Amino acid sequence: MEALPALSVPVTIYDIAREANVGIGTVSRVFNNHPSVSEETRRRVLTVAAHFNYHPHPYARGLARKRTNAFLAVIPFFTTFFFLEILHGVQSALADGETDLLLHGVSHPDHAEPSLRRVSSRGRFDGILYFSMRLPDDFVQEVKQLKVPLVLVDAYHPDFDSFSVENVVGARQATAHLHALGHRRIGMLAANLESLPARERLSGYRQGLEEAGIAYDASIVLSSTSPRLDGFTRETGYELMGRFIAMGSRRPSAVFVSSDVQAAGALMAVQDAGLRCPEDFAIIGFDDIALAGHIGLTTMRQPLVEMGRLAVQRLNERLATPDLPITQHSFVPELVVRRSCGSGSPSAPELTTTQLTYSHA
Amino acid sequence: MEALPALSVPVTIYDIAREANVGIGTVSRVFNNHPSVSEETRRRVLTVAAHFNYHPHPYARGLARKRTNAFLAVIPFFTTFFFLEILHGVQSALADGETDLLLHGVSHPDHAEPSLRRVSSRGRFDGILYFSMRLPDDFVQEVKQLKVPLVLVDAYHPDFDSFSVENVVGARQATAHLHALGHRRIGMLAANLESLPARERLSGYRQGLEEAGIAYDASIVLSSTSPRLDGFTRETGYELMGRFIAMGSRRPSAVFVSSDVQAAGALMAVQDAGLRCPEDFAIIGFDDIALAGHIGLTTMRQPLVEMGRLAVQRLNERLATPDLPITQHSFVPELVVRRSCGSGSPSAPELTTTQLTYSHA
DNA sequence: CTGAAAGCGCTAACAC
DNA sequence: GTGTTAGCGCTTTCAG
Repeated sequence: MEALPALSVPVTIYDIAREANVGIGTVSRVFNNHPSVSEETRRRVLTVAAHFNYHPHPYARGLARKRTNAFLAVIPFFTTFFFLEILHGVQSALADGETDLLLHGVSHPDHAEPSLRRVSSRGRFDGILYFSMRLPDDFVQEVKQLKVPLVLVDAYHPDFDSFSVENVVGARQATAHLHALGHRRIGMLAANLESLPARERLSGYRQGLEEAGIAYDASIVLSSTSPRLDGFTRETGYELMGRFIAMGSRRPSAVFVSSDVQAAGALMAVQDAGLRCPEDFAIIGFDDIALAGHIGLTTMRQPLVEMGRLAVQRLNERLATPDLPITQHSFVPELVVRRSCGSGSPSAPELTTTQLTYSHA
Repeated sequence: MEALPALSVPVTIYDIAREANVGIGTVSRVFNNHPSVSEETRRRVLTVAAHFNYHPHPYARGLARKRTNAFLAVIPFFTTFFFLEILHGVQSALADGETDLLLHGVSHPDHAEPSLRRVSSRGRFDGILYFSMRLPDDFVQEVKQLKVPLVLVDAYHPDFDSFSVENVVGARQATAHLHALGHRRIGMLAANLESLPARERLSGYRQGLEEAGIAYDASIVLSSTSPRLDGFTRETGYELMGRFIAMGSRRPSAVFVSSDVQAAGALMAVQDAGLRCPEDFAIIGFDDIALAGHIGLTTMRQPLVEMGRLAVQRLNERLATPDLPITQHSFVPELVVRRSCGSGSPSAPELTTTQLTYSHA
């Protein structure tokens, strides 16, 4: 074996082959765990490779194999906390170290075109994870034509695998929780009803009321008209909560807020009015993003990390077996009790969320 | 021009060349904006390409050009909020659509080895953005040997470009703000002093006191001993704040908390004790992560988005001119007044942070 | 089991 | 201006 390689010159499969006295084909086989290589040869090649710190060039490999070992994640950046958790799950599922993650943040849910461009450049990734956004029609066309596997998370389309959450059921449960706590005048603070999740959560709320034998009272159901992020913002929460507060004696004693971000705004409004939760208002949110833990918000948990993990897994399965039947998986949210509704739970910053959410076990 | 291509067969540069009656070299030139192509030919090629929905194959291109047009971001996933904002800046700087972002999340500050493996597979990216973590020595070696440009964000190493924040100055200013508000008994809630930023912020606090002519009082300086995330957690904030509260009349009237996350915990402790901010305690944080806006926390803003953006820019510059002198850029944090210190500012959810932070202008 | 050779799709000299 | 021809580094037949 000769001297150490000139460090600046990238070492290729040819260098290894030469030094190990084999053909490049053999080196390749070794690095692809091809069975038909004698144990001795394999060891020799591996030794030389280690000595030269050789690593197969991913692009050359990708070109020859017609496979990139990379996934593209298309994510709406505005949902910050939200997607962060999902991404966590994605990463942990990718932990084999074999697959890379390409991130493409979209600033507005309706502006997915740049991603479309990314998509059309076939050859950059083997599959796509698409989060929380409407699927533009041309995107669908492009993807289908390119035959790139696509898995949806927190979104739905009949032609693709998806993982989402039962908004209706979750909202119903949230309402039921409020009812179980003794509340009879339960209001709802909704997002912009143009958005499907917003409508679904409203619908679940109504079902919850019905099951509780409480009549629907439109005067304590406030919804946002803001087009910005479909009203899923702290500002709408603050503003609408202000209106509840202004109702005086006619105000609800408990409010189901359609998202944690809005609930954060609502909590601020309550505080600013010199009132308190849960004493003056019981408030329950939806999502269980990390923020909820920070502000002690009772909420409905979406298994975000799990969804991210499963999505990756599904992508891998579909890559292995392209004509698997399409699967639509939907999760039932789970109640997470903190202090904003005043159950008997301790109010210290419990670690439940964090542990469950970030566990990589 | 013939019929539409068989959709399942990927169209290559050869197809375009044939259909446009030119050589592949010309097609290549067109797609690389090479000047020496006649306007007419260029137009013809482009038309054919559009018709066939042709896009150069990134991997083939990368192999031939010895350039990937992708950056790797190595990020601590555990500091959740923090990196999210920086990533925003990174994305906006990458918005040209030419460069892709490869994300590698690290779950523990000391576990950067997997990234090391990523790094050693040269050919996957042209440069690295490394966030908020200590740089392992072997990582440094590997990077230097591979000659991959590396830019540090919220971190420091003499051999690489970096963007970070003046912790000392920021902490001094935070303390000064409390003093300006009339407070004389100003405490500090610190993270684990094993960590450098934690020490720097403590040091800035002391300077601030000194400048205000206030004697340092060790009894109102509490620091975390938790090894977890160096004590930068909500839990430590909650716990240490509890100790302040328990001090009764000897407690500080204002507290500088070394991070927003801890401040969130501190605020919860205050609320749980039936006390209020700013009436009973003025609290100022550090970082200005999105959470701070959600809970109305006055804090010192680190220009996170800007840092992400500049880091990318720097990487591009260094790619263009490899032997640029190394630059260490550090930012002075900026005071963001919300309501936790009770200045005269409105307490409604102002949009300042969001606007400044997420602006893509 | 292993070597040789033909691509994978594109870029970049090099001629004309 | 434009066609032609070597590679880029690796995988994968195809012989042997």
